[in-house]
Amino acid sequence: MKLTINEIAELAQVAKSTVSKALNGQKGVSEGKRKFILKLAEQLDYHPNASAQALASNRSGSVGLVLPHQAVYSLAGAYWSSVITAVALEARSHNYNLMILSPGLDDDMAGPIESVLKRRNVDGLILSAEHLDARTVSTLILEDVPFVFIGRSPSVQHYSVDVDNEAGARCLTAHMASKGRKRIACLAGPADYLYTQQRISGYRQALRDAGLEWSAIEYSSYLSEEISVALIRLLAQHPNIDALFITAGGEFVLDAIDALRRQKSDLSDFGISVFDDYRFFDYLGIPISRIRQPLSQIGTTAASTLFSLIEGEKPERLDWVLDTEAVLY
Amino acid sequence: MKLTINEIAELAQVAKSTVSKALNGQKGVSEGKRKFILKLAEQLDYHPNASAQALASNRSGSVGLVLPHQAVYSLAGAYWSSVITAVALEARSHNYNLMILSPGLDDDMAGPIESVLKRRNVDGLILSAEHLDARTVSTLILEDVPFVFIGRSPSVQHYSVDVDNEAGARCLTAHMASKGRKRIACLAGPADYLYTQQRISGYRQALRDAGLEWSAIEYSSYLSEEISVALIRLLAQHPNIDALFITAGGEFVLDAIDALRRQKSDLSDFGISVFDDYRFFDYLGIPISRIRQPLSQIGTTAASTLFSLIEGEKPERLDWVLDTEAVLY
DNA sequence: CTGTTAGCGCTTTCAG
DNA sequence: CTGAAAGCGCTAACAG
Repeated sequence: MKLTINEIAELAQVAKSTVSKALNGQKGVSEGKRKFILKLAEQLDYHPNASAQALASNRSGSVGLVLPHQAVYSLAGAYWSSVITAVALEARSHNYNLMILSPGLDDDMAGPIESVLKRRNVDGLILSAEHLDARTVSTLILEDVPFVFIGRSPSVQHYSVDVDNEAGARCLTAHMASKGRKRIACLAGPADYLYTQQRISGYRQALRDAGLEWSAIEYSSYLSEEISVALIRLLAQHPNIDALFITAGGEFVLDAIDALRRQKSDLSDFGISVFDDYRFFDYLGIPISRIRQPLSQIGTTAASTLFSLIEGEKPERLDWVLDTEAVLY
Repeated sequence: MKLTINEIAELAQVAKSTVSKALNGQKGVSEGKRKFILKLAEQLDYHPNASAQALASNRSGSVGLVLPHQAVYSLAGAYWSSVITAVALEARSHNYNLMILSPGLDDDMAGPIESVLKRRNVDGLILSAEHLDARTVSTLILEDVPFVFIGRSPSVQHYSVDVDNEAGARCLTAHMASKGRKRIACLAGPADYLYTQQRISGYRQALRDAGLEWSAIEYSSYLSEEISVALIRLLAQHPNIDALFITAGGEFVLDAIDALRRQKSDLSDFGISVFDDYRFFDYLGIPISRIRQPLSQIGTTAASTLFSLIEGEKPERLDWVLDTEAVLY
């Protein structure tokens, strides 16, 4: 019932190796035969068996995208589904499939990644730089697995796609300063994430550029309660803050806004800016300036870098730093 | 460098067929040998080559999840990333991998699906019932491909996982009625989607049960402009509406809220309920009753039904109708 | 340019 | 219970 390369070869009256070459666009086939074979395959709707191809050529034909545990949260989910879609699209245009690797309840990806690699299920990986332990990364590098980071790893120099965190933060902060805000505080995510540091750096730069000396930074994990506590502390220590820059997106910003509203009854003359963009910001009744990340572009770029790596070409760049878009109020 | 079953067999001093049996838990191996082989494989960190297994056994070891084009939108993305995560988790617990099939810019999935099937890249599919053309579905059925719908197809009777649309809509509407609302209108999504019909049916039932005769339904596609127009029309024709039930989630609800706010300056005494739940609803300053869908459960159930199908067992149920959770104000 | 010949690593009869 | 042998469908030398 299922068509194999043998049937095609027989019908075309050639050897199957010829069919293989014709189909794979390799040289060593006369133009006439190639066209004939291609047409025949098309007519018969022949698609080579992926497993057989994979086994014989030692390439699986698919790439893996490693999701962070976070992706279950709706806001983070919005981020990742955009990336997934973009990667899938790019993958298909390279004739690859996309495999999703998602951490289990234990949040440990090392096992699944190793397994999928050892079993030769994927030819390469895209993974988020923050959510990975160093040991796994060094294994990947040692074993010479093609992979690309989304975000940058603080410890490892490797192919990566990131947004310009510093510039974005600088832009938001500068904007608040230009609006006459004098006491612009910063609510920051975990201090050990590189992007947190970069965004804080941008914040500081902008303050300096604006000639503002005052600054205040409060760090918090991504746990709701801690965010609340951090903000309360910030406002208690500095009651006369007139603007706030929130470094992180996702659910973090909801918790922050939540706490902010509880602490300050009147936000009408208070500047808020966030390093992330969601449409519902427009519905909150308070102006929120924000940075929008080019999600699809992140996925596309990461994928195409990965395919360069897989196909043995030298990727265009090592570290992509994509521009963000500011929406200012 | 790479370990194969031959090495294991050699080291264990048995035939590779014995190793295969031991590893796959098949009978025909003495307990002693099995344990020994298992231990050896474990120690050597041997993982069978997936492609070889797939080729020999004619099972790819992965399943496909077909995303709708919608998934790029952030709110829909939130939905799908939860489902993806759940499916991936369930898949891994069955030793399957998850492949993502996402439509290209042309929004046509027929080609990719057919290709992945013909190439034997996947052993089964999960797909959303609404976003698929009838021809593709009938092909799947004819070719006897194991697949499960998320949502229900109006035309095809097949394995599916859905939420109880009618009950959810009924619950929301009844709640508004119980709050003394007398003129509860309904803003509905596309009329040809089954879930739209079911939710409207629930809406009508609740009105009837509450002894309310008045009703008004306005349909709209998911295009921003149309939603706005539909709502304007609704309010123009029925200025004294005192509550609104919105049948659809995703970006639809944002557009609807948007238009609603523009049309009605005072929403303080206006009931709103939505068949979908997002945390930011809490931040809008207006109470919104809503139905929360069990996203993870949808994914898990769809996946486990699919695995029953693939593994030749009879799935527990044909149509799963999962309960939703109401959040009422 | 074309066809023949070996495998890729695993599963699966089928004898022993 | 065990092992030898025959493929699964394709790619990749290597002759011709």
